[in-house]
This record gives sequence, structure tokens and C-alpha cells, in this order.
Amino acid sequence: MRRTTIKDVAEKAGVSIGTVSAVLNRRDSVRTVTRKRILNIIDTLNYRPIEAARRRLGSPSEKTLGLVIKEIHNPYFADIIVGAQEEARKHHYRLLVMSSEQVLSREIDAVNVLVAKDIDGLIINPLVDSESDFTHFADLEAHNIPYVMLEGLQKGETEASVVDIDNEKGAYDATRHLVELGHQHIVHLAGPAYSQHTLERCAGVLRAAPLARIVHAGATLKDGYNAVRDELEGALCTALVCYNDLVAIGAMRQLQDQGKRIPEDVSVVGFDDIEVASYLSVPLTTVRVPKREMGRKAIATVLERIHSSVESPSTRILLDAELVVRSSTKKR
Amino acid sequence: MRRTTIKDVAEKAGVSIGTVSAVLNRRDSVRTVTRKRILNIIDTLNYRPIEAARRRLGSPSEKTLGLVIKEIHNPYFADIIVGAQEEARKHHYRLLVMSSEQVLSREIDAVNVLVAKDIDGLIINPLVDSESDFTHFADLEAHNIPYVMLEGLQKGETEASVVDIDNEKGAYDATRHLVELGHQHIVHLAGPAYSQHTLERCAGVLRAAPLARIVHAGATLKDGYNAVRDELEGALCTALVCYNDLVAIGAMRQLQDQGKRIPEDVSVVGFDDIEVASYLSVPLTTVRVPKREMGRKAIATVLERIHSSVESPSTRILLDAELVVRSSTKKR
DNA sequence: CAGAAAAATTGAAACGTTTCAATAATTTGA
DNA sequence: TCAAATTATTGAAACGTTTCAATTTTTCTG
Repeated sequence: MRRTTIKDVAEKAGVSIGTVSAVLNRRDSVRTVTRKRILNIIDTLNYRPIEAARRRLGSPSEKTLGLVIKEIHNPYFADIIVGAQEEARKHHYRLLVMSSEQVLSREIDAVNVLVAKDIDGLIINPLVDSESDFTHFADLEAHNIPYVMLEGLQKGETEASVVDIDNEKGAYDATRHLVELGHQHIVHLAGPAYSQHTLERCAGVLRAAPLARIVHAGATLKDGYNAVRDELEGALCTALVCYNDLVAIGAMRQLQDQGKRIPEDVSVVGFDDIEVASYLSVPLTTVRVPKREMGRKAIATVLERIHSSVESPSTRILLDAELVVRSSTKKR
Repeated sequence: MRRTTIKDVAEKAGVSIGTVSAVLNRRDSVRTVTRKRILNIIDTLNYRPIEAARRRLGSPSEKTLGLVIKEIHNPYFADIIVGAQEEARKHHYRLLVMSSEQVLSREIDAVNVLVAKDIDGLIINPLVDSESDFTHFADLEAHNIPYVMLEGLQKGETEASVVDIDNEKGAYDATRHLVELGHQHIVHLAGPAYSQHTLERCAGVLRAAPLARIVHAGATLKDGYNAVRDELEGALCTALVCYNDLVAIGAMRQLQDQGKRIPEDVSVVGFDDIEVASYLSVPLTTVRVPKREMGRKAIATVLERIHSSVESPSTRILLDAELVVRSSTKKR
């Protein structure tokens, strides 16, 4: 049972495959009658060109971009995806999304698949990992596929552009807010080791409150819940700066389990401003990250690189993030 | 600046492209010395076969499956994706995810892209739409691409298998729970029109509580929030059955804004059991849907179809969903 | 209505791979 | 050491498209 090909169409229409191809590619050199006849047959035969065969130097197939995120569960990424999709769509590009689920081998794998699927550009939120030998980025460069990162990487090896917010400043603002409210015992539930953001946000917290205690937590609801349970046992703590909103929600749940009230007993600040943050019983004070905007900007940036013939220099675009004060923080 | 091809490798290694191809495809007919030399050169040149060129009858390229969901923002889908990814991985398949964001044209588009990218099978959570002419499903069939739906469609036109839960029963159980608690004024915040689940769940609610009032809401946080604000103005209502957990959370927020307590004044039941449901200040009573399991099962089912040579009959697999009682519901 | 100009169509090469029959090189056995 | 057997390599066809120069058909002009 063979797949229908352009040849079948041509045969049935009594024309050459060249003519069918011309119709397919909307070249206006085909007579209206012929075009109609061919279009008809395409329809009856339910023919669709096999994308894989369309490539030829200069005709880079359906325009497709790839996006590799760290985890599908975090609404933070959902927003980035939506923004990216919007922008990609606007420029008639398709977006293929893959998630590394915080495993480096999967990140590498995802990049490989995407490259194999012949994408024209890539957005990636890379994992930070000492194991990382950066070959997948080297591959991208070797294949001449422009890419943009949504989180800078330490090593200067890669020449990629970065679209992000100023995480240090965001964390500083959040912590500063607590300090101004009179908090003296601030704990920072820090993010996962595989994230560059973790480092940047720690730095911001410490700049605003040098005495803050840093506790390793993670990036998920459970991480926040567990960190408070395991690390804050009876510890002196009047305010929590969380790596992100999910961690904050998890932490709040555990705090509540321990009979502590928010914000009366403990103030909590999140990060990201995911939608649900404002729907909680105690609406969360958090740092609003322009997630969609980041997605959009990232796409716009790769697109620029794709279309500029000259080797554009790598840039670092930092969007604004601002503190949104709601009900989870209170004067001490 | 041409891309490196197999020819370049062959030339540099002083062998024929056939030999390089043999190495690439792990055929054991290549002498160890030759293999090593070629592998080396592949490495230096950073060569990677252009996937697009690998297709030939019988060698269907990198094994890839597609997954089309309705919206990226709902954690419900995140879990399905994770389950699907797990199962796909286990069988050495890759998963490409696209979201229709509740727009039919995008769903069609997504299917087209995926087909063009040469997927071997597809999982789709289809939009219900009167406009839908089902051509994209017809296309899948014409291209002989097996697919599985995560939500049945009314029309009997398509012969696809379905993996789902018994939504009618789930909604019945949820509502029955409220009835048993003595509630007489039950309102159902129903889902969006584009979802088959909406119909099924309405039916379940009405079977358990024929007098329940059905209010059109939607599937998002905002939908829940707005529905309660606009439709329940002073209406008699002691219990809410929500289309899903997101709607429930939105509704609870609005209820709270109106000074109502949960569950003392109003009991609320959700649907899906997304992770955050159990982290809320008032943990949500909800119907637990085995989301990962569904993702896994769906993949397993397409895979079966892909590998069975005979035309396997379409099946309808219903997984178990059960009510999880937490704190958002209370005796009247 | 002929000839020229313009428009439409054809046909073959090219894209980068895999496959497989044919050939070449190596190993084995006596 | 030689032929046979085995193993390794080659070369060309095939996959389904696009492209573009060459050819054919149609339209226009006087």
C-alpha cells in the first residue's frame, strides 16, 4: 500500500510532474484549467507532498522552529510556549516543543531530534550541568542553526544570544520588600542546581539581606513543601523568598500544616507570577516575569538571526520584571 | 556554506558512501579499522545525516509520534504529556507535541505539520466543532497514519480508538457525593462547547441531581471566576460541581471575594485532580483522572496499531477515575 | 492567416541518503 | 601456495520532490 506521490497525481491528470509541482508551489505559470484539474485530482487522491522530499538547497522546507523547555509542568513554561507560538505564527513559522524534564541526556536528545527534523532555528532553556560538554550546542553551530537561550550559561563557549530578565535584580527587589517590612529572619528557598537562575536569584537575595539563610529546595510544589518540612523545623523564620511560585505554594501548604498563618506568622514571596498565584486564598506577592513577552522576544531574535545574512553578534536581552505586592507579605 | 554530507565523509575517509552508510546504520559488515577511521572523521567533521534524506520505503526514519493537545496551560495536559513521553521513550519513539489552543484551524494545522514531519502515529485530543469537516482525520487515514483520540468524537465517521475515562460516571460520582451530603441546590459550572467531555459530564451531573442548574463556564481559572461572578449573583447555591479543577479554583476565589466560606457556605468539587488541587488552603475534593496512565495507554495503543500488520479494530479504552474527598465539601 | 511573442508544459538533473547485487580483498584449509 | 570460502567494499539505482532550460502550445499583431 504505497503512499500517493506527485507522480500518481501527474499521471492521473495527464500532465508532467513538473506541472503538478508548479501548482503545488503556487507558481503562476499554470493555466487555470490545468490548475483546476490538478487541484481536483489532488483532492480526490488526498495527496500531500512528502515534506521530507521537498528540501533542496535554498528551499528549506516548511519553516519550523524548535523550543526545548525544562519541564512541562511549570506554568511558567506554558506562558513562554504560548508567547513563542504567537510570534512564530505571525511569521509563518511552526513551533515544535520538546521538554527535557530536567535530564541532560534528554535535552541533548531533544536537540538532536529537532536538528534531524530540520528546524530552522531553536530556542532552548538549557540545563546547567557539569557533565554538559556542550556538544549539542556545537552541533547546532556546525549545522548553522541559529539558537537563542532563555537562560544564560556560565561558560563563554557558546555564542548564543540570551533572552531573560534580570534575575538578580528581581530577587533583590523581592527581598528588599521584606526587609523594608521589617523582616530580620529571611530564608530563601533556592532553586535546583541545574538552573542558572538559581545562582542569580541567590545573589539577589543576599545583596538585599546578607544574613538570609539559603536553603536548597527545587522548582516544584513538592520541593517547596518538603523544604519547609525538612529544613525549617522550628527554625527562626518570619519571611520566605521562594525560587518560584510553585515552591511558594508548596511552602505555604506546609506552613499551614504546621499551624502557621500567612502572612501573620510568615510572609511569603514567590517568583514568576504564574496565573494561579493571584487566585489563591492568600494571593501571592511575587515577581512578575513577562513570560509571554520572553517567548515572543526569543522567537523574534532567532528569526532575526535566521534572516540576516551577516553573522549577527550575540546579544543579551533583559526584559523588565517587577514586584507585585499582594496579600502574602505583611509588616513585621 | 554547504552542510556536511555523507559524501564529504566518504571522500575524506577514502571510501565509498555505501561504506559510510553501513557504519551509520550499524551494519556489521565493516572492518573495525575502517569503521574507526570513518567514525573519527564523522566526529571531526561534525557530520550528522540529514534525516529528511533517510526515508525510503521500509526505513521510516527516526521513529516519531505526534501529540496534539487542546491547551498548554492546563496541568491536566502536562500530565498526559509526561505519561505519553514516558511510554514513547520506553519504545524508543520520540514525541512531538503541539497545542491547538482551542482553535480548530490550529488543530488542523498541527496535524498537517506533524504529518509533514513524517510521524509514525498520532495522539490527539480533538476539538469538537460543527465546522469540523474531519478532513484532517481523513488525511491521517489516507496517509495510513494510525491515531488515537483522548476524547471521543460524536460523529461515527472516524474509526479511531479512544482512550479516556468514563466522564459521565465521574461527574455522577462527584454530584452524588454532594447529594449524599444533603445538598439541594447544586450548580454545575460546565465546560467549553468545544469539548466532548462537557456533554458527558453534564449528563453525569444531571443523572445524580436532576434539578441541578447548568451554567456555562469554560475550562480556565478565569472562566470559573467569571461564571460565579456573572451567573450566581445572589442565586441559591450550596454546592458547585466544576468542569475541572482550574474552574473550581477560579470559582473559589470569586466565592471568597463575595465573603463566602468554603466549605461552610458552599461546597466545591473539581475534576481532574491536578497537583495543585491538594496544595490549596482548602484542599479540593475532586475526581482523580489517571492522566499519566492515559498518556501511556494512548501511546501504547497507537504503537500497537503501528506494529500490527492487520487492520486492528478500533477500541474504546476507559480507565478508572475515582472521587477523592478532601476539605472543600461538607455536610449541609 | 502567418509569424512573432508570450505563456504553458515538459523532461531531466539534482538533493542526501539507503539498499543490494556485484566485485574485491582477506582468511581459511589442505 | 592455491583455490575456496568468507568478509569487506563499491557503485548504481531508488526514494519523492524542486528547479530550470528547452520545447510546445496559445495568443497576439498586422
